[in-house]
Amino acid sequence: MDNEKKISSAVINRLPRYYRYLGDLLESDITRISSKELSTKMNITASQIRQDLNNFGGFGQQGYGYNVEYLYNEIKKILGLDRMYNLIVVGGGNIGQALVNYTNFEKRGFVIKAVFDVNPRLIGMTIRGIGVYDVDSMEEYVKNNRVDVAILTLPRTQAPKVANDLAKWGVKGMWNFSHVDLQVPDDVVVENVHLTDSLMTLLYKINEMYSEENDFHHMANGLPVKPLTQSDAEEE
Amino acid sequence: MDNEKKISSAVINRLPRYYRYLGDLLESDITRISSKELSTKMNITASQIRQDLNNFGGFGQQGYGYNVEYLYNEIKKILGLDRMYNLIVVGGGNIGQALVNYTNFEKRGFVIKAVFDVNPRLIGMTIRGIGVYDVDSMEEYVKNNRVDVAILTLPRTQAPKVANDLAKWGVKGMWNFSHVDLQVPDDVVVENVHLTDSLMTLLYKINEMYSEENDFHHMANGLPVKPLTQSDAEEE
DNA sequence: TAGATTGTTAATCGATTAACAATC
DNA sequence: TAGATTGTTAATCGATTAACAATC
Repeated sequence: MDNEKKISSAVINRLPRYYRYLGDLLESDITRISSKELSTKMNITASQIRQDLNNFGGFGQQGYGYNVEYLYNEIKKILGLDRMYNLIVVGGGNIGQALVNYTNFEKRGFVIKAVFDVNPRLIGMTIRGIGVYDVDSMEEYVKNNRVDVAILTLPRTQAPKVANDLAKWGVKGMWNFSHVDLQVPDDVVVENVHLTDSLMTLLYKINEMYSEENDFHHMANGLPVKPLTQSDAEEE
Repeated sequence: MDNEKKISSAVINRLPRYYRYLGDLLESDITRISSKELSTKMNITASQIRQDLNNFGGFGQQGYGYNVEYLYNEIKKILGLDRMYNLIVVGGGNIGQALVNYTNFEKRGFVIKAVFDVNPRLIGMTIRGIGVYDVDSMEEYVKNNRVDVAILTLPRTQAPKVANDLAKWGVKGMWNFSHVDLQVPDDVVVENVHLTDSLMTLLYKINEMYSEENDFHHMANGLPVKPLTQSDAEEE
């Protein structure tokens, strides 16, 4: 991966989806697949699949297609899923706890090692065997243990400072669930999961779809569908 | 919004972010802002901001810029945030519960009305006052109550069937946290939150960054950083 | 009025799709 | 071999950026 040309974000974002489909094919004991067949399954063009894969190498064979297991393993390597990663959770609230309890991460090699919080009622507890520690001890922990990714699930007011500290202490990846944009140095990678934003775009698309047409569809389940009125305030 | 040209997905995805920044400005009692200033804050071009906004109308004024409160409220309307929405959660596991407990949704007008699950130990419980019901009663519920969005937080094996049923019963929006792609009719909108995929792209970007350079950065926190070895299997 | 900044058209850039020679 | 399908170049499409006349 050393001195090759930069892969576009659009391509990278599709890799996990390829990986998932290939895993499913593997499960179904399918040994080969053409870009054409895969394109039908995935609802994208065969051309795009071939272009995407050829960013990383020629994994196929003319007249044959792709060997499912081989391609699966190659993408696994490209995504770096052939090793394990150490993660910490910063913010032991609802979402933080849910992620700790999500056992599939561990099966894939994403190991949550510790949770940090400010809440005295949480500190000292364990969640699925993983300790919750005072955020004051985080600096020492990060400096003495390998931490590949910090999962940020804390209030938006606190996230920027914490991200900044973590970056200073050497953490290179932030998976940011806090509803704020983080300013970090160039050598730190941030991936945002803005759930509220995601829900908003969903609502926009629903509204768009049903305002473009006559009100026919609104009656789909036989009920009147006057928009409910917004009652109270907001902030997050 | 009736017979206007289709707005691209790229634009729609940026709207919540504009909304967030304008909300922050409003909080700070800033009354006006130019596309130039906002572009600096948001780290995008002023041109893009003006292009984006002009998809929906001319909200600014030459020589002045944009009135923050006015623009904020216009985007609020565009996103449909001036009304309330009824949501149900299908799958009362970790993530489902975390979303129910996330009180900020309600403040914005996203009201979770019910949770459905198959687990007898959950059925009959309440989470933050919201009932957990047998999934067998979901058809009746959906047909007799307005449901704007179903939040799917169930195992990937069950999600496609449930999504199909919900669509049949008239639910027009699916917020899909299950790690699978859903096949639904044209008049149903799906927004995916594939957490595992998101984490994978983050890891890719970290690996890419640190394989492009010499190993200097790996020493950042003074520790050796041999990749850990992947131990066990995977599936999700 | 003069200066600032929009709304919008035109230019550029990048990503997707089509086409096809190479070849298994 | 003949048929199938890749890898890759070329064409198209769409999104972003630049430029500037309109105008507050």
